[in-house]
Amino acid sequence: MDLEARAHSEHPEALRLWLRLLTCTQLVEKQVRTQLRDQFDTTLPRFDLMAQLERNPDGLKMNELSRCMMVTGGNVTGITDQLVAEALVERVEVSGDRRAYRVRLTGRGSRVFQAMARQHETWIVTAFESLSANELKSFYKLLGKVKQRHSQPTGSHNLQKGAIT
Amino acid sequence: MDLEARAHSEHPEALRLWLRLLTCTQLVEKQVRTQLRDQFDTTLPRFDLMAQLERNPDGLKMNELSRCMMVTGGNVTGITDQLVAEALVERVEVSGDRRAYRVRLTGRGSRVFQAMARQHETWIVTAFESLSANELKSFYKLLGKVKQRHSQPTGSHNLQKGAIT
DNA sequence: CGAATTTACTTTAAACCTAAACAATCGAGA
DNA sequence: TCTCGATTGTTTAGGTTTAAAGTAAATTCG
Repeated sequence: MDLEARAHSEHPEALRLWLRLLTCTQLVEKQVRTQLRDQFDTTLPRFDLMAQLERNPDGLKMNELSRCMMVTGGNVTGITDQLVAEALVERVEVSGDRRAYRVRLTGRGSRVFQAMARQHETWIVTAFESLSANELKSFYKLLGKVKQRHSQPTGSHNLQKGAIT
Repeated sequence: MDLEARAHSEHPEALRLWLRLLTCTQLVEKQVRTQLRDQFDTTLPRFDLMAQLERNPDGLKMNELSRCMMVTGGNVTGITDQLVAEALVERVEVSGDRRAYRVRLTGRGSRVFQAMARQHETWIVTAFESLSANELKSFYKLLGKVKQRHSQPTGSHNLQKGAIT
């Protein structure tokens, strides 16, 4: 219940913010995982992969999926294997490159995803229902600033491994 | 790079907020994991456990750790075993209850943690440096509302497994 | 063409995490 | 005291994730 115990220093504002951010994310995420498991017998990574494909009807290559989902390639391989076995997605050959293929939703996968996405939305709306429309908006903007900082290596910082150079 | 692709519906504000929240958390978390590994050859769960103990010099029982860290008991057992093997924490008998014990930092553990925590703080401050002091504050408050909603099962929702009743 | 490099994806080993079953102890009540 | 249920922590089996090594195909360049 109190992940926020990790704070300890003399510059505590950012740290406290971070720990609370982590707590909130974990609370919501746990809820979503539980519901996905109980109601649809699936997992968040599987749901996430299908969500990416739903947005890209022509399919995505493995490395694109890996980048979108912010997980390693090996991980995507495993998740995709499962979804293929369940006939929710399919691998389509890319003409002209025998190494690569596209992954896309099957008809069944698309239908299954729609049903899950509908529920998913209500869980999320519920999780944030204590915020007003205005609060949602400024929250979103604040996160935008944080996110932007990470995509734009500013000054001497952000020597992250995955940085796009 | 775009986890936010999961949005899709007609009530998109909360959903978009959630996906951006998730993206930001993952970006910062990944950075912290990488730095902990590269600079201190350790992991976030290990750091997290030590942080809890640093806040509680008398130590914590396993179930208390489990609750603080929001992970299962079996998991805490494994992480504690590792830290004990590295002489960073120790198990202390609880007088009057032969089932339980307290886990606390060793002297070495405390010193090692201090060094890591100092660095950790700079990583976090850097991650949020694009926000002003006021923005930090309102961000923190907004998260407070979200967090509160989860600790207080409102109405018919929040039938989460771990709920405190 | 042919070697070296790069790109796309998979496999592997190790750490992490969970749920469920298990073992030991405690505590309350007959 | 003795039994039963609750509490405390561990073990086990299974799944997830990562980093690093491995495989195979494409590309670059002499």
